[in-house]
Amino acid sequence: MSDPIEQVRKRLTEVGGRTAQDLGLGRIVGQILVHLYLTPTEASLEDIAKDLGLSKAAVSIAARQLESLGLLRRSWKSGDRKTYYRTADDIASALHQGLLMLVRNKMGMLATELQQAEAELSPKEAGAEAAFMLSRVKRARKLRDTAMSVLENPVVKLLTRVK
Amino acid sequence: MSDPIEQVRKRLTEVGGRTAQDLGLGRIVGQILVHLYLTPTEASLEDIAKDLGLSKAAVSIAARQLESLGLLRRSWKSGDRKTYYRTADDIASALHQGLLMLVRNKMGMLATELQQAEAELSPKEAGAEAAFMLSRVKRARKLRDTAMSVLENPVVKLLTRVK
DNA sequence: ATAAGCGTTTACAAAATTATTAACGCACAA
DNA sequence: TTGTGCGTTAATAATTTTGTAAACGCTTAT
Repeated sequence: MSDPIEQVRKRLTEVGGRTAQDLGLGRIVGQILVHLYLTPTEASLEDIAKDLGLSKAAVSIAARQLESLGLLRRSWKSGDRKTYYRTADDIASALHQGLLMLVRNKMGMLATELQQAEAELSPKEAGAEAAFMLSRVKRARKLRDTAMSVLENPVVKLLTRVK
Repeated sequence: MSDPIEQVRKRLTEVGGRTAQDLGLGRIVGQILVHLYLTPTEASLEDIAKDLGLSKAAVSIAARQLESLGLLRRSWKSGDRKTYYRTADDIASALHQGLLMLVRNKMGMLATELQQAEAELSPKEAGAEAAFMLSRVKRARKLRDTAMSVLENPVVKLLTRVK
């Protein structure tokens, strides 16, 4: 297995692991996705576990995550009890959608917190301290709104289409 | 200190901590930044540590990170040996630049890996396996290039300016 | 010169995350 | 039924990450 092809696959698989970890998705998720992306045939849970040197359990959990993100497809073969996995066909858009959703969620949380803070400061407190905090919160909200509007901007959405 | 103002500050500080952690910057970094952002006066290392219930050491390290990101400013008062901190004036653009830089770095790494893989597969290996991998790598590279071009697009840059 | 205060570093401890092993449950086959 | 193979789950082990306490070195004041 010191095949040059295997070497490339292994290296890219590691890259996938690191990348996924950066996104808070767990290293294994990325490893599996890249491994399957670079594999022409479908692979069973055990295949994947063996290829990546991981336990079936870990692969099972990660594969589930990947499927829920729309990045993996399960399939079955008649007369074979195993589940087989392959990457989704529209993997690019799934990736795009997934990341967008992730950011949107975070941004939503942020908006909620900032609005609540603003509401609690606005009417009641009148001291200089409160006035200062209110101005800061308002500025933060404007910043967030701008960032969000960029993501949702039709021009940007157009640009993100892969030809 | 069950002051409603303090409550708001504390809650937003926690939000900052979580957000920073999501970005892989460490919780404390976010806590400090928000805490100072919501504070009109400058604060010393010890002030910050006490307010947030952290050790001076932890604050020292995080503050350094924040300064290197251009998000914090140090200052000194004559006849006082302490270092004082306040958020940078252009905090919005610093944040923007910093995040952009982070993404750019990741994207750069990715590009390097993909190009290298492509080079190693292109000329030599001729099997069906290699051909498949090559096509996948090329597609991945195209995806990356598109994502990157969006970030660097002049229209997008314009949109991200906070009024 | 000596002492005292401050920020930083380092070595350690605590806590959270991650992955594994082993047990379980379910489906199909004999 | 009973046995076999598969995927999942739950408990444990290992690793990594995170934060602290204590020691250090530098600077300034006495």
